[in-house]
Amino acid sequence: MKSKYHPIKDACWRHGEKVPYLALSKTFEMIESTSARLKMIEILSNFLRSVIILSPNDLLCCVYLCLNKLAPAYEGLELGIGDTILLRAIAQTTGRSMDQLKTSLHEKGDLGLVAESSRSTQKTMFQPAKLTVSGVFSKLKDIANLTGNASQSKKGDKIKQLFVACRQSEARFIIRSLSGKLRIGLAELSVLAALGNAVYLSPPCQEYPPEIIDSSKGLSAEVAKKKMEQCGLIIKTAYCELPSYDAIIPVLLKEGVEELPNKCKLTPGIPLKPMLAHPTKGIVEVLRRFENMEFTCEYKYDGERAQIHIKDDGKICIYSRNSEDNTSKYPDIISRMPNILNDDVKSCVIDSEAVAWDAVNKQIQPFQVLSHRKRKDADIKDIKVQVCVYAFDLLYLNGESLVQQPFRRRRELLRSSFKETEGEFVFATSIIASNTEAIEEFLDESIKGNCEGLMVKTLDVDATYEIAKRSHNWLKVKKDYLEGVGDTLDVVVIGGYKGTGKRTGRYGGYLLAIYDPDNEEFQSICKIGTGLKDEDLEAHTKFFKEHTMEKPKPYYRYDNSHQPDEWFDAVQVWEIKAADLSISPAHRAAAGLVDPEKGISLRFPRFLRIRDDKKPEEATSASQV
DNA sequence: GCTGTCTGCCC
DNA sequence: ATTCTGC
DNA sequence: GCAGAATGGGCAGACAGC
Repeated sequence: MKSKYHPIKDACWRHGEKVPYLALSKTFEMIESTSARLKMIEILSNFLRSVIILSPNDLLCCVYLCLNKLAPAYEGLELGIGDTILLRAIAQTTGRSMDQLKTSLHEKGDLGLVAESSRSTQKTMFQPAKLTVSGVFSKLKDIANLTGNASQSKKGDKIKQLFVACRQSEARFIIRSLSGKLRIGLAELSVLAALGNAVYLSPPCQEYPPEIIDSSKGLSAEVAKKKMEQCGLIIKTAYCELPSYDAIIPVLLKEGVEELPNKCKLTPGIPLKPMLAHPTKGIVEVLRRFENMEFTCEYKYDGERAQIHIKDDGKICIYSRNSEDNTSKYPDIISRMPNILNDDVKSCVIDSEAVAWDAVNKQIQPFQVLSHRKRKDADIKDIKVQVCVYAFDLLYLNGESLVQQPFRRRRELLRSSFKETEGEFVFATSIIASNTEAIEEFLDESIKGNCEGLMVKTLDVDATYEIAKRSHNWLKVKKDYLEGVGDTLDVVVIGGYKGTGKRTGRYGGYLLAIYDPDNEEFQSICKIGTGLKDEDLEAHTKFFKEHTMEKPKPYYRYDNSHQPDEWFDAVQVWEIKAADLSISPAHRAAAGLVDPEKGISLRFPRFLRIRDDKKPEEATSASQV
C-alpha cells in the first residue's frame, strides 16, 4: 500500500469514463483481506475519492454497491433472490450439477467463491462488454423490479447475463451482492466514515482537473484525522435523520458537505434511524453505567417498533425498526391518531411499540399473536389482531426536531401533546428510581404485565436521540440476561449444519432435541448457532466428526425442513438458555402434549456449556418442557 | 385454487 | 433477536 | 465499546407447479 494515494494517477480508469466494476471488485478484495477497520475505511475512501474526481455521476451506485442496498428501505424494493435461485443460475451457466455446487458450497462456505471458481461454460456469440458499476447496479435493480408470472426464471436469466460477463473476482462479489452478504468486513457505518474521509480529502464540486486533490496536504496526521471525522459525523447525522443516499449523495456532490445539515435533516414522512439498547447482565451493571446520572426505567413491551409520523398536511405514516414502510399494515392505528392528538399538534414523530392487545380481557398478548397480522394493505374491517400503541418518545413536534433535546424534555412534550386511550394509545409505564430493590420490583412487575423486562434511559446527561453519535444509548434488562435466571434446558445434539463465512470448515449450527421417556424418542426442539466461542466451535466439530451417522436413528423426531447436513449419535448433552417457549409448526418437542399437531420450540436459544455429567436420557423431558 | 418452497422481515 | 471477536 | 458477522424461531406474501 502506498503511503499517499493519488486519486487520478492511481485509478485504473480515466476522467469521464464509467467506473469499471473491476475497480470496485478489486477494492472489495483489498478490504476483504484487511482486518483493521481504519485501514479498510482508508482503502474505500481512496476508491471513493477517485470516483468523486473522475466519475462523480457514479458515486451513488458505488455507494449502494458497497452497502449492498438497492434503495432506501422504506421504498420496499427487494431482490427476491435467495441461495436456491442463485445456485440454480450458477448450475445452468456452468454446467455443474446442483449436487456438485452444494458440495462446493460446503467446502468454500461462500456462494461467491463457488461462482468465482466455477468458470462459465456457457458459449456466448460475442465477448460480453466489460462490466461497469452503474451497469451492474441497474441490472440488480432490474432484477428487483421483476414480479409476477415467470419472474423467477426471468431473474435467473438476468443473473446469468451478469455472471457470464464477469472477469476475475467480479463473480465473487456480484454473487455475494445477490445473496445479500458482501462479507468484506465493512458495512454501513464504515462506508459513511469512508465517505467522510473522501469528501474531506477530495472535495466535490470542483472543475476538472481539480485544484484540491488532498486537503490533508501540509496538515499533521492528527488534524487531518479530526477533520475527516467531522465530515464523517455530518454525513452520519444526515443519514440517521434522513436515511436516503438518493437524497444525500446529490447534495454532497453539488453543494458540498457543509450544506448537508441544511438539506438533509429529520422530516416527518421519512423514517429516522431508531435508538437501540444495549443488553445488560443485571441491575448492578445498570447502576455502574449510569453512575451519577438520573435515569428512568420503562417497561420493555414485546411487540413491534412503530415510528408514527404525522406530516404537516395531516398524512400519517408508520415505519418499522428497520425503516420499512408499515403504513398499510396499521390502518387501525392511523384512524385512531386524530383522537389522540391534542389540538395544538400539527406535525410529529412518535417512537412507540405496537403490541397485540386482547380487548376482551384488556391485556397484552404475546408477540406470536402480533405476528399473525396482515403485513400490507390491511383493511381496517378485517383486522383480527388488535394492537395497542405504547408510546415512549417524541422526536419531532410542530416543525421542530427534538433529537437534540434531553429525554426528560422529550417525554414531557410527549405526555403533554397526546391523550391516552386504554387499549389504543398509552404511554409506556415508567418509574424514576435509583435503588436496586425498587428497580428489581419494577422488573418483576413488568414480567407479570406480559412485558420482556425494562428499558433504562438517562434523563438529562447523554440523553439526546442522536443516533449518529451513539446508536445504543439505552440499556435493556431482561430476566434471561441475568446469570442463573431464565429458562435453561439440557438438550441432546443430534445433527450439525456446515458453517458458512467465518465458520467455514466447521459446524456452524446444530440440531438439538429433548428426550421423551414415554415414547423413548429424541424430539427436535430447536437449532442453535449462537453463544459458541471459536474454541467451542472447534471442539464441537472435532468431537462430533467422530459421532456421525449415515442416517438418523428411527427414534429421532424432526421435520424435514430441519434436516441437518450430518446426523450424530445422541451422545452429548448441552445446557442452553432461551427467553421463551413458542408453539412450533416444525419442531417436535412435546408434540401432542400442548397441541395435537404442533410441538414446542424456543425463542432466542443460545449455547451455555457442555453437560458432561448428564447422559442423553437425562436431558430435559417432554413433560418438563 | 390448492400446496409447497422460497424470501424478507419481525423479533 | 443473541453472542462473539478484532481493533 | 464499536462494528461486523456468525447464528436462532416464525410469520405473511409471492410464486411455481399441479
